[in-house]
Amino acid sequence: MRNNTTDMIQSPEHDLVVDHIKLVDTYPKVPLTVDCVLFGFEENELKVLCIRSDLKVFDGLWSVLGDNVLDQEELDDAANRILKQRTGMDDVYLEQVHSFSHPNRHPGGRVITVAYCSLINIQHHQLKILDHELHWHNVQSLNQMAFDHFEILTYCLQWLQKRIQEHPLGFNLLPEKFSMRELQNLYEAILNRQLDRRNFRKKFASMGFLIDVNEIETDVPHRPGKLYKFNFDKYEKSKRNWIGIDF
Amino acid sequence: MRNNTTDMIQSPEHDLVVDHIKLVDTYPKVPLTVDCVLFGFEENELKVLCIRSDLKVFDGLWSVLGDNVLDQEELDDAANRILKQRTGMDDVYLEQVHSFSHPNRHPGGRVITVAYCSLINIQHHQLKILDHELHWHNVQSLNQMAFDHFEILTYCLQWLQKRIQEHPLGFNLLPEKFSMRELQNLYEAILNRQLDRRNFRKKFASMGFLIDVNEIETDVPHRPGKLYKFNFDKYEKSKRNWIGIDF
DNA sequence: GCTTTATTGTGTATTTTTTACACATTCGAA
DNA sequence: TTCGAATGTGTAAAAAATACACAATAAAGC
Repeated sequence: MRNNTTDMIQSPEHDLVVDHIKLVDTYPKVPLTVDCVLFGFEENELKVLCIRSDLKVFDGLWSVLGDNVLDQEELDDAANRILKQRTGMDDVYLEQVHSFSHPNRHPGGRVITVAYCSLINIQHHQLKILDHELHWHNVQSLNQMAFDHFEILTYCLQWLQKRIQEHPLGFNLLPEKFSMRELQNLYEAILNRQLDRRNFRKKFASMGFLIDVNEIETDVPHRPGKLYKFNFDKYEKSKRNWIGIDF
Repeated sequence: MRNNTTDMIQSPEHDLVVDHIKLVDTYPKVPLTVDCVLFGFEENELKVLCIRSDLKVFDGLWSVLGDNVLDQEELDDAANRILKQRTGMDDVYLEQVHSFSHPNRHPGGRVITVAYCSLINIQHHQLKILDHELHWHNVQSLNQMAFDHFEILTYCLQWLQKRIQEHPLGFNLLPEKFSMRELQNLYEAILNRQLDRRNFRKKFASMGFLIDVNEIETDVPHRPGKLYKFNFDKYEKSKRNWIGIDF
């Protein structure tokens, strides 16, 4: 980042840049977007919110929700803006995952994108999806998407699989009150494997982050299960300190 | 990302964009840089490669190694280029960590940066650091840096602490042959805590990824320890499958 | 070469965690 | 009332993590 414009002064050891703005003006610029992989959970399936691509070359393909990063806008803010526009939701779990920069990832030329993951309770906002172009798509059944969005989705799914084992993200996908079966179905959907019911329940019971709300499921065609809430406060106060070398 | 230029045609349900290049031309552009947090290990301390800031406002402060992302250049390639320029090394462990976008993170105006982490065996390349501006700085003793680089360093250090417990990254920081004590010193330096020597050795012994090379340390003022190599091949073939809900 | 000093190398008992596995109970539906 | 389907629960075995102490070795100094 050193250069030799006339705006530099001599200091004992270095030529220091004084006109920072002029310096930044010399930097190459690239179009930057944010793509949000919005995960939801419905009918015991992990879903991702997709929108039909509006590019002719991708006719018929789905993409995740994206937009340009605006002038002076933080990446997190851009991601939240997209989320708000599409779902009407604020205060949603959202995290930056990875940036993708292949020169040909966009048919219109160089566009770099920063991928975000968000976890959404579909029930809470489904009324907002009035736009016909939007669709909650089963994650497992997707195999082709516009741009490099399938690659992005795959990356985000792996990220989610790992993350959900270390942090209680999953609760963002569930209603406030949920049964153990729903919780386990969620984990099985995300991890894409069966888990032992007794051990699963024992694990969560021993963590002590579930609050029994003394209610039971309704409208199930069998014996209803008890409902729980997640104790976010207690979790926040007791975040674990990682030590467990293991590879 | 939908718009209404004259280049759109009518399709049964959507207006599809045909001229992608024109579309991308309308995207706002931002200066984008890559910053590389290069970690090294020397004298039982975790080090980070720093360079004196060449900005007057940051006179006397250190920054990590960064540069602009070039036209059509992938982010990974930019990071590797920086690494190569500064250390002369190819084929170094390098991974994208996070993007930082605060509007005022650069005094010259909006610059977004993508942070990378790299792990380097200092011994292998120390001769290349002829530039007086470069310095391997003890990570623990840094507390102020140019730009938001202290924040970036902190983020990368936490990333490394977690990552090194799940993947054998640490071996990139050590010579090809190392003693158990060196390995443990490395982990203690990165995790910034003491580990039990017997349990540490037992742990690594039971993983079966260490090859006894039948040599011992030289030039130590006490009983020399046995030397080992890391069995990267065996590790690659047996990467573990994560399941361990735990938070 | 003998002693001192510092570090290596090793094992076991205890606790905790993980895993595998089966049956009685409850509610809704017919 | 019966049937079907899912809930709720416990224990034994295996594996992993933890705490902890002492003899062996090589270098350095005398």
